Amino acid sequence: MKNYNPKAIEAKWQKIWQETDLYKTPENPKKPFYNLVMFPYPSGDLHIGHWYNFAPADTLGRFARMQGYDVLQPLGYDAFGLPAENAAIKRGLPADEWTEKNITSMSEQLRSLGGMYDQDKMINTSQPEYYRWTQWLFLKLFHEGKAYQKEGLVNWCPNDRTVLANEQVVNGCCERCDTKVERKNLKQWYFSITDYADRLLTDLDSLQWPEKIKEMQKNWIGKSKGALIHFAIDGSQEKLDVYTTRPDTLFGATFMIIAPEHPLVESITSVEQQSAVNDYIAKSGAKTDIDRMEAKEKTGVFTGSYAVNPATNEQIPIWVSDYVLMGYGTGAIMAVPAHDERDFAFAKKYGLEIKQVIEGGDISESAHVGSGKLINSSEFDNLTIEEAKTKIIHWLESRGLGEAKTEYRLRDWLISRQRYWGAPIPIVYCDKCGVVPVPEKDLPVVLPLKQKFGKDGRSPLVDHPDFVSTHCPECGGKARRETDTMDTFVDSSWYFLRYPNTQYKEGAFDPLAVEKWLPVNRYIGGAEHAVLHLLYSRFITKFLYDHGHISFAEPFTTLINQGMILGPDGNKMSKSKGNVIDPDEYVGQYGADSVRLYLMFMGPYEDGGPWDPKRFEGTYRFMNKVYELIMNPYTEGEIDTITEAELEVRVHKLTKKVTQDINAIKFNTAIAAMMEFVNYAVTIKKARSVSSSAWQQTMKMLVLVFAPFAPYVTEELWEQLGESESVHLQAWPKYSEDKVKDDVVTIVVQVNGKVRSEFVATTGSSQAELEEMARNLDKEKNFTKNGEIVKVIVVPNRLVNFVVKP
RNA sequence: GGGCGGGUGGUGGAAUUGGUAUACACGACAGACUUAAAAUCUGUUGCCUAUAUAUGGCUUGCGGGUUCAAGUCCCGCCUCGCCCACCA
Repeated sequence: MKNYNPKAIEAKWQKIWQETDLYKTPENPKKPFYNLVMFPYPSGDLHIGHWYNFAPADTLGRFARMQGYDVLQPLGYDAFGLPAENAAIKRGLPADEWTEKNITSMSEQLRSLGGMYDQDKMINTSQPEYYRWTQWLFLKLFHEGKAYQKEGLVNWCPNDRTVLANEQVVNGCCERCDTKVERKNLKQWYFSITDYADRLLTDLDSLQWPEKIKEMQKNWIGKSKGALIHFAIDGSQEKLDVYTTRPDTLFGATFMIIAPEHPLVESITSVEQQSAVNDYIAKSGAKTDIDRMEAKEKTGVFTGSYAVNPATNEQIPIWVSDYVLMGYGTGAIMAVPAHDERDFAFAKKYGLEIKQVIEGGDISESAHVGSGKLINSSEFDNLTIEEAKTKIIHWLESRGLGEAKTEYRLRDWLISRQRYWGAPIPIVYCDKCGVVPVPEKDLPVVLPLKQKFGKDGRSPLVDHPDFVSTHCPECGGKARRETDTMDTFVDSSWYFLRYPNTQYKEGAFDPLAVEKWLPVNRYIGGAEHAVLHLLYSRFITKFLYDHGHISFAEPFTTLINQGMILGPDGNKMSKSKGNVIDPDEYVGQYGADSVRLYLMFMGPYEDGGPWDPKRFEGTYRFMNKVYELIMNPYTEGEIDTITEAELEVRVHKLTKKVTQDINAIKFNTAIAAMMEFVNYAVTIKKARSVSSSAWQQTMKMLVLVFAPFAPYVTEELWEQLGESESVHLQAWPKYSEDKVKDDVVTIVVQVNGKVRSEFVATTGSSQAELEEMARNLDKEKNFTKNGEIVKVIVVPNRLVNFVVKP
């Protein structure tokens, strides 16, 4: 009697795998398959969430390999970044040491998972060999005019002491530390992602991504069609431009609102209103974005100036209010209180005119935002909203008063960070030559290591004279280095291009290897990157495509989002809640195979869910069952050919089911089918009713379909079945459709849709035959005694339904 | 406020896309083994009524509809989760 000892088995095979270099990526793939997981941030521990990402992904990779694909399945580290820097400050360690230490321990843990991740294909974004190419990417963007410096309002996190991209501000708070983000006027570096807005939107259609993620990207890009309208300002040469999606309501525009940060505020404010306006601007300037949003009532102040509505030629007052955002459109709006809820509330509060121009609703109560025909709009009366939009835009265009305009909510990507632990921006400032890019041949601009941090957390680069002072690459004179580093999302926006050849020295990526492997066939990771990493990577890929570096415009063909593993209490795991599951503990006691199996069995992969130690034991029990089924000898008794045939049919059905379910990313039902089969096999083994050779063949097939799920134990079982070559080098078993087909089917007999009985018939029996059989059964059992059969519905291979009327 | 998903036994979840609802697993109960417990094994397990394996009834959040037939389609409502949000 052999007992399952995962510890011994896993150690044994890990050693063999390493010695035989089992998971080396083929250099010249014939059928390439790039199976990628989002690389982790080296925070210190591989937690169960990482396992939920890497283990099922590995099952998919192994499955592809057994199906004859050459699989590229690498794993590296997104090593630069704010959390590492903060952790280093807290511990008084240099950030590089802290990061190195974490990578070492995480790589060690990763080995235990039993993944076929190729350890030679390592990426660490904080190494100069990597970030010199991140800097190269910056220069490419710079030279194409897609990386630029601009002064403007930015999000500033006072706790982390850095600016943040729009994508990194969540509900007005810093994504990392949850501090309320302030608005500051600063000069920063941007990437022109907005130039790609339209393509980022339309190309989504070609991707096999979860609809949810596509929808989130669509919303984030936020395309809207409308018009730019130029309003004259009474007594001024300046024009006030507004963007509106409702040009049809132009006749109802009874006042204007400009954002407090609008450049025209100063010049159009009248002398009498000067102090009120200044007060208002000072107050709203002190507010964070979240304060502004939380304000229940809209506030504002009159500038004392008037604009002219080009449709009515009426003078309409210009107000300042912070419900108009400088960051969208032109930072100014035409207010149509009759047909916009916000404008309506503002008009009511300040007693401004409300003029209805779309029929319907009751504008004494609330704004009418629904449909209707135009009224009070002179020649445009009686048009529908859609007709009026087109005609009014045309009318404006013909008079030079405005034009059709498409707006996007997407902003350019702010990439500079006032932090130390990142790739330095390769720029120097020269008094004579101005902003000068570092020449490519001088890359990398090396980040000095072993830095101690000051008390206030200020970037040590600023106070590092050897780093800051340099020579101008153009005139050779004294110059100063840029001390900001790049957002870590720049590092991760191209890493997938380097994996095919991580040793490549001539460029950021090996073009030949990239052509072989890319785009990524399947990308697996969490949904939290929907509008961050996934959007940035698409943008950078398009940029590189446009400039001839790569031949594809989308990096990830298929995307799979795994759900989130919660603590046993159903809450998000956190140290403070004490509900964190440590995979090492479970691996140590039950083995990696059981942990992998449980993660895939607990529910649909996209859903995640709470870790349940009890249920986990159930999958461990199953591991034991399989182990004993095969490791302990089978002795044949009296052979029953019908059972033998049945066993063969069952294992072919199992193969079909597992094949289909893996392809559909339904691990849980694939495992359930294996459990069902094993339960059945246990009874056969007890009955001893099949020949030893039939048993042996069946068990081999079982081990093969189980191999991608539990890589260690299946090696052991495969060996036991007399095989010497690794199970992971075997071809995926083929099932025969002939064998999967049933000879007989159970036909259900219904009366008025309710199940009354069932009988067995040959597969493919005709409707007439089935009806006949059902009628005979009815004669015997008399289901229809309470009425008259008015109709009989026969669904072949399924059911017979008697429609009976009393 | 807008968008996208969900709601099935005591629990996690199945259900070939309109055709036997509750697969598989957990838990619970009963039994075997044991001095005892754990582990293991066997059996029972949607709910209700009941003396019930044999044509009892009910059941997929609630209410209505379409259909021979609805967890699945349509209409209305309740509810939970996620994402976005003063975007003009």
